[in-house]
Amino acid sequence: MRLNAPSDSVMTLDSETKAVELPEDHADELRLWLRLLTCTTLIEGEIRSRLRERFDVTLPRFDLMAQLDKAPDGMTLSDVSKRMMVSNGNVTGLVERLVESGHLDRRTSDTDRRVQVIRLTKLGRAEFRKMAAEHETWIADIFGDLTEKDVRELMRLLAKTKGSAQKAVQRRQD
Amino acid sequence: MRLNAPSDSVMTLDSETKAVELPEDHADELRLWLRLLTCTTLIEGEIRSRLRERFDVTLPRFDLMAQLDKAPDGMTLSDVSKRMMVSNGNVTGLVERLVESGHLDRRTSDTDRRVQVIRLTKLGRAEFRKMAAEHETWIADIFGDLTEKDVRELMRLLAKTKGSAQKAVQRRQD
DNA sequence: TCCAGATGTTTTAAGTCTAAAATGTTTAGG
DNA sequence: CCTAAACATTTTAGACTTAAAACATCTGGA
Repeated sequence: MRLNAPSDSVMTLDSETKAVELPEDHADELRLWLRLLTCTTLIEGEIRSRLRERFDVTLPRFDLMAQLDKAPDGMTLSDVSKRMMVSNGNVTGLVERLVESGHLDRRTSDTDRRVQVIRLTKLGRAEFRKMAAEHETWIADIFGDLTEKDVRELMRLLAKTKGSAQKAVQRRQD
Repeated sequence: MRLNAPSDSVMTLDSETKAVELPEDHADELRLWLRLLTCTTLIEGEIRSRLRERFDVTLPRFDLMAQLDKAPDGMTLSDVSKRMMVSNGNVTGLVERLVESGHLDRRTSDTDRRVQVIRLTKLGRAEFRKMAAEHETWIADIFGDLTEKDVRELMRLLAKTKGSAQKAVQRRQD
């Protein structure tokens, strides 16, 4: 995809003298990326503020508990790390503090002694459910100006964006 | 906006007995938020990896230099903090390290001794320009599957999202 | 002039995060 | 059975991040 493509005459002139390495214009994609980043940063900050104000909890802790709430049988640290897209060492520390505060239960797998399985304690689940209910209303508030159609369209375009980005990651890793 | 609105009969029944506090369903907005977050995290991680591999620089440093590149006359720390949407203390530390490495110049304002004005040094600008050129091609690669129309549409919807979120922030702060 | 509030920055304490090295465990091939 | 490679987790060192308190300076009235 190319916006603001150079005119044909310029193309031709250039092609005659050197390998085709024109500095293409990707300003629109760059602006899109900055806007995406701005939106996420803005919303993330707002959620962070409200979680702190209302429940005195950090966003990473909330996110980790959200993952575990969806997995009644628990998850391994690796699973959590992949799902949250953060490093392994990061998860170790987060879990440590949440076990300490009584929100998480951690045990070594019966079948593989390398593996740590973590799950929400009764306290952890109860507290998370309370937070999650309110969290959902915050999200509705934050996205309140979007119509149903906007939401559908954004979902579709972000799915496409995610796929595109994943392919780029894959290409680099080859 | 409301998806899966409760039926009128339920509404009526409930309204008779207590204040209208039905647990509305905002699952779609929640999914949208998670997808937005996933996209940003994925792309941010990819950019971070490439910056480290290729230039041995961190993303926050790159971002700070990007702000300064657009301001030849320099910026105050407060300006930077607002633009980057990070805390003041954060900027102090970042700037410290970039001054140390010779990429930034920092001086107290002539007219207001509270204010620190920072700008890119010659070295800083040269290095940033090199990184920025490559960075732009990475972004083009990452968003490569999107058509021109997709980009336009995403820009529009994210602008609307940003506006909506800003209003929510405003409401909370009142 | 004086000074109370506003503004700009730094400091502090604690938490989050990463990449890379180290540790412990399992698995597969010979 | 042995062992090299793969895998899961933790540790390490350093950077980034925040909120809140502390500090410095400026500004606009009384």
